[in-house]
Amino acid sequence: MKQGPNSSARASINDVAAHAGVSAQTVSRVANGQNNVRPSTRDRVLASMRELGYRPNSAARNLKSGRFRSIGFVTFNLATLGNERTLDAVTVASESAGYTTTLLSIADPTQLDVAGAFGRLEEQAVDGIILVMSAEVGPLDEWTITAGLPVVIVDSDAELPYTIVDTDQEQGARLALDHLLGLGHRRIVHVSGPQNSYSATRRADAYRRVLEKAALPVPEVLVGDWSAASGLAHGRALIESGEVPTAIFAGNDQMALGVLHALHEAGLRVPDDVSVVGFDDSDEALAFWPALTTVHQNFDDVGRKATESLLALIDGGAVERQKILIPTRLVVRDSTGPARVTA
Amino acid sequence: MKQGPNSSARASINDVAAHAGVSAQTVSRVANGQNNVRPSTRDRVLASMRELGYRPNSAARNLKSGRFRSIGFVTFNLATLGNERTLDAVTVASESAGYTTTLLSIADPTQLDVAGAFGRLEEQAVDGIILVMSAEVGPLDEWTITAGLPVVIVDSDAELPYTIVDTDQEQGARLALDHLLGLGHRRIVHVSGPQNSYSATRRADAYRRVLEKAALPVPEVLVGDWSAASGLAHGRALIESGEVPTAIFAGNDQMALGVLHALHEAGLRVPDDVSVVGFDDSDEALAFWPALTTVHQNFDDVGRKATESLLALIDGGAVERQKILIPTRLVVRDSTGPARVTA
DNA sequence: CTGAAAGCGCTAACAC
DNA sequence: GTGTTAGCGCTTTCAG
Repeated sequence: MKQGPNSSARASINDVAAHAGVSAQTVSRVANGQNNVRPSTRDRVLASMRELGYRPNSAARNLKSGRFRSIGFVTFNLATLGNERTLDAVTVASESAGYTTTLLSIADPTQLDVAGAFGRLEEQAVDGIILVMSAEVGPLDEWTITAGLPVVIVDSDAELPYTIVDTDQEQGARLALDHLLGLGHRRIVHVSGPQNSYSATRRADAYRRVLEKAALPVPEVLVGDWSAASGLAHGRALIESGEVPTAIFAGNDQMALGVLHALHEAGLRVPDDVSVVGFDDSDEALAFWPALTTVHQNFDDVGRKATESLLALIDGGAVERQKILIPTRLVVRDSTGPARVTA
Repeated sequence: MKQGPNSSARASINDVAAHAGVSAQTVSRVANGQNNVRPSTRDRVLASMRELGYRPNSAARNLKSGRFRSIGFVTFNLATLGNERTLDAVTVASESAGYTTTLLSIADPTQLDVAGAFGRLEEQAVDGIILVMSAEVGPLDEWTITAGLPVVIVDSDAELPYTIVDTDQEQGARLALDHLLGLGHRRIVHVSGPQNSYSATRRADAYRRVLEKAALPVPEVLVGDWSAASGLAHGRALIESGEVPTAIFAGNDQMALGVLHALHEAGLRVPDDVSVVGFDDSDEALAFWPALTTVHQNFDDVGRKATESLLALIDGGAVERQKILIPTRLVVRDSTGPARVTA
């Protein structure tokens, strides 16, 4: 099994050609599985390739083809459940299309030059970009990304001139709120994700709209940062303020976990005293105490559709701008129940 | 701000040269910030570059330089807390060295040809590989990866002829167990991660060794799959069996969460009746109910050191095989307490 | 300070 | 079936 032992320099197609006594072109044909090579020649070439440990040089291939067979995944913050899961799905989808996934950051070391960062992005060895939007990116006008790289945007607001794929945040928030409303809750507080996240702000906006539509007072949104710690802090503050609502809608499951903890330590029962709903339906939600009612996001679909759209852009060029919204569904577990009748 | 509007074909260095009335070489010098260009010439070139929307072609650069400035991150399973966090750290570290991170999968569509997959890996446009080991990879002998790509292994057993970076699993498990032993626990059950994970099996091995050394009986290890659901299932089974220990050491925080849930629903109190320890110190652990005592893994360090080692291999060639073990620390919270004195 | 020539490794196009 | 030629876009010589 051992390959060319100490030959530190990698064998090129010419080395193989010389070794096998054929032309480079023939080696190329063998390497690409073309059939117009006499079997005996092919075998000889194959043997030489093996012996020299030949691997095609992808830089040369890329140069010839003008393609990298890689898509760029750009986000400001990988350490978020949604981004990680989306990345995972993107990787799987692109891989099955023969593409690798390259992780790119648009964050300048100096944080200054976001616009210029897009320029640098386009020098990367990728054929297109999936950009997970957040407020740090700033406004993306029609020209921001223009030098020819196809782009698909994830988690964005609707007005951008690009193909967009996103979880239907509005529909998700509605699902959670309608569930709570249906259980008779009238005072519902929202603990939201950070303001630089568009998913967070869109959920919060939907929250306000639903309550307004129901002619209910809209309590101030408590802005967290997606972390359980921030949910915990807001939960504690809420309890200390004495203004405990009958239901809390958390912007994600982790903050819901924090809220749950705060409720427990204050001796409040869930869902008897307070109902809690999360968002994401992370794998852990079913093991929270009590098991969390939450909005299930289909990250797989988001990643897959984003990849498919981008690949279509890359090789089709068929450039119909699309807006693809992936629906959510509500998973009802044990953290929600009928509103307690106020004494 | 708008760049060359509809020019669908990307401008090459020659286009710029022609446009500016200079040689391609001069454009190259300007593009690379060399100083031996007369300011007026430079300005003219810069203007042309801007006007044509010129971006250097990285394929050509790669071909010339023989470098891709990208490192490959290979794992069988991204959807694991440790792998995600390690990837995150790798991305940050490699980026600050001017490298991108390319996600690679060694999994063949058909699952058959793991060995051959390494060959394909070496055709990728990367300068080196960080391989997160797991049992699926199978035995890696000296020659499996040999065609010249530097490799650093994460999460591996000690015997491989490569540079290795890993959390010190043994030390971490010991920390958890010593804590429990110190609290007087004598019957400690371990819920482990899946057997195809080396981190899991190494923690389980350490568990057995510690108990043996303490001359304690070693209960059968309950093998989970890292998920909260598996922790929950094992917890319930344990309770149903009537053989509830005074302490449970879970292989990660998520399984600990499942165990906690099973305990609660059976009416057992934590830590009064049963103590629980996790592993990872995920961001959520502090919001579990009760807040989880757990072993803190420093994924940042793992990712950073792996990247640094790989980059050293890539440009130094200074090939001292190293084994870098990142220590853990125990974070004591509210899920552990003195062993209940048996009635 | 600037340009011309050559070549990185590969493949498309065209011979033979 | 197989070889030759040319060139992808860039940068490293070497000449001026």
